[in-house]
Amino acid sequence: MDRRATIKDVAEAAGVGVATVSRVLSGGSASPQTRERVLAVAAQLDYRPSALGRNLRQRRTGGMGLLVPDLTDTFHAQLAEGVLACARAAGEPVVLGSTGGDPEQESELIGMLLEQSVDRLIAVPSGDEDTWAPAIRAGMTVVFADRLPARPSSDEDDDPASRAVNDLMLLDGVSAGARPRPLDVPSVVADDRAGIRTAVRYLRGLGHRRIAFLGGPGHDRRAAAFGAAVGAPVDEELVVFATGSRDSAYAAASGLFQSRPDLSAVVAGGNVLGEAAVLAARELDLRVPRDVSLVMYDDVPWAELCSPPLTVIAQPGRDMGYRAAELVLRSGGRRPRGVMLPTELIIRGSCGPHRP
Amino acid sequence: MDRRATIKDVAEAAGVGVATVSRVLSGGSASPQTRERVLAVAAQLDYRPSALGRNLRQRRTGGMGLLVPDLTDTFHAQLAEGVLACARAAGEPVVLGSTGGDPEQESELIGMLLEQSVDRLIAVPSGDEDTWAPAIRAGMTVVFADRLPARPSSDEDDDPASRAVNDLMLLDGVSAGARPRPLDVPSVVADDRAGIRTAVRYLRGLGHRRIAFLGGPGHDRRAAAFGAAVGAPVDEELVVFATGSRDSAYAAASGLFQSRPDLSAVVAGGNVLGEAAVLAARELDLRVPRDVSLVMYDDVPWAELCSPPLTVIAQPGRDMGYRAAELVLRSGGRRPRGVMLPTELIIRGSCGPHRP
DNA sequence: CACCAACGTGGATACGTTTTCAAGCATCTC
DNA sequence: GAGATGCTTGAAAACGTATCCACGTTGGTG
Repeated sequence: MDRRATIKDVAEAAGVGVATVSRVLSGGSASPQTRERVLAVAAQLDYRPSALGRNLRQRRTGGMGLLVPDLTDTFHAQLAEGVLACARAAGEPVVLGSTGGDPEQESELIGMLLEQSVDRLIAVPSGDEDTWAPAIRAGMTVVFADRLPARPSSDEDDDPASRAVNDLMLLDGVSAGARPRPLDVPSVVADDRAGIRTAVRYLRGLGHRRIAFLGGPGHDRRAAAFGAAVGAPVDEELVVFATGSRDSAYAAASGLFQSRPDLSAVVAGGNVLGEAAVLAARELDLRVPRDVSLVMYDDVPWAELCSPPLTVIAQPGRDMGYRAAELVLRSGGRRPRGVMLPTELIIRGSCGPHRP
Repeated sequence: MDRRATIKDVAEAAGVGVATVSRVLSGGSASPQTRERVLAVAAQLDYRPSALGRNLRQRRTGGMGLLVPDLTDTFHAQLAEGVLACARAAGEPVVLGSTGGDPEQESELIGMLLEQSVDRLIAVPSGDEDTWAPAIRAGMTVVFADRLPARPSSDEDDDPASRAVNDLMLLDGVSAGARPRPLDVPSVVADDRAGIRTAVRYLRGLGHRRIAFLGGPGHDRRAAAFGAAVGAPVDEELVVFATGSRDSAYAAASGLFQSRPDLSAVVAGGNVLGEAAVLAARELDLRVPRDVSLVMYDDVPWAELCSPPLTVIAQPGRDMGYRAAELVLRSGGRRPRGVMLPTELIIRGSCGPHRP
């Protein structure tokens, strides 16, 4: 097992300098005959440039980082597939981290990526802006996907409700009062406002009045959109949040059903929440859609397998990942402000008319 | 935005040589007071050693590669989460690639990892042994998870059936005749033989006689185990293979149901296949389990959401990933031959008694 | 007192690449 | 014909780290 050929070996074998070999392989200028000879020798030696040398020289690692809360969340898996597809097309590596929805782990993973000199990062953020400031300061090119980091928590507004208001203002492009947005990071997100609004209107049209929102970490925008869609007097009890885990999602769903037997419809902010809602409803002998209607964010393959098949707000997870990867790779020019992808309400069988 | 501090900066600020700093940070020997001062200065400068420099020097990238066919296959997502958890605990990066079940893409990704000098790799292989020989030859520490690569195709045996026989012999630890196994790679796999056998016996106990196996790429071992479990005269029509895509899985399932209306039970070799089987059965107005019983490999969260909830052969995906990562990291000593994890038949509602 | 072992330390080198710089050479222009 | 211009080329200098080696100091033993 002899070591791999280096650029030096190629240079010697071809009778040229290393600089010439580098130029030829990087697409620089060289005379046709030199180019041909170098190429031939390189192929014959099965030479592959070492990313290590190159990276050290240019003081940056190629490729990109990808930070996701949880891969077993099918939507995140779809998003990751999109990123991987784009990276594969570009021949670039992707270093992946799973944060478990925990800002602290997220922070550690950012540190790890910094150490690796990975300077391009796609993230479905879990922490708030304070978590992300270090990465930005370190000169990373960051693109957020699916969500934006929450505003940093401060004394006055640390409950989901007021965060939701903040996010809603953000949603409108309105500067959030005295605190201007410190992070200027492009993002690829779905049109949560339209998605939620369409779903709520659909449920309204079926006669539902008491509609609940079941959210997870990072669903503040959706919660805000929900509040806006149902109208001014939001029943705070009808907006509940779980933490990242499946257990927590189940507990939140079950708690919601039990504490508010009067609700007749639920909007789940993500597929893990939707899964929990189905499970909790079944456990409590609530029939879907007879007793409670359900619409779930994310169209995942198994939504169709449920019975009844789940009515969902579909967002293009794969595209989202692909676009984010494109954005982070072509960050040469000025970066676009952000991309918003459309959502689509796919009506299956989990919503029925309200029965008083 | 000034550049990050280097070891040189630390050395100067601490009034010592770079070698000393390196030693202190790598746990080498140094006098207590020197160590303390260096540590203090390093912390004060917020110094983080650059992985680039270290990697180049040691001619290898830390961390590990992970190659998986498809992340939207929930089982692979679970496995990936296991790998990531172990890597996170070790503070090592993971570079991920998704092969789409295509040996060619797999080969390209291996090349990419080689270029990155990633010398540790966990793979759910799609290609055969010929695909993997280059990686081994290049000195990579490879650990296969969930499956083993198929034998290289040759003139005599390129159909699934005879491959299955080969794999069965492998399963038994019997050398496959004249062709000894060329790859000596540790692996972490589930006890497919026991898992399948338990499932088949269970179905048999319910009265089923015509049982089909629906497999995907890489399920040769399971197909072989299935053949062994149902007994000598295997009805070849009852063992069908799909390629990696969901469409192909659906087509295979639908074709199976249509061509063999006499079958009364199906064993799906993976969760994507199981998903396809449920969909195809529904489309053909076959009721589960009344008309056809179904047991699916992989316990995934949504198996419980189906109606009826799916009876599954559970294999510990997360553990599998975690163990594989441990194996590939602690490859210092002699590597163990491989790990086999237990499976468990989880009986839910998708299997019923045979109705003639 | 002299010698040796052990230890802490810093200078120097190598890892494989890209990029700068200047030199060599041919062609073109006045 | 002399100077200017363009192109190709190779030597050399980084990039940030780990490690070899030699040097000095200390403590102990002969």
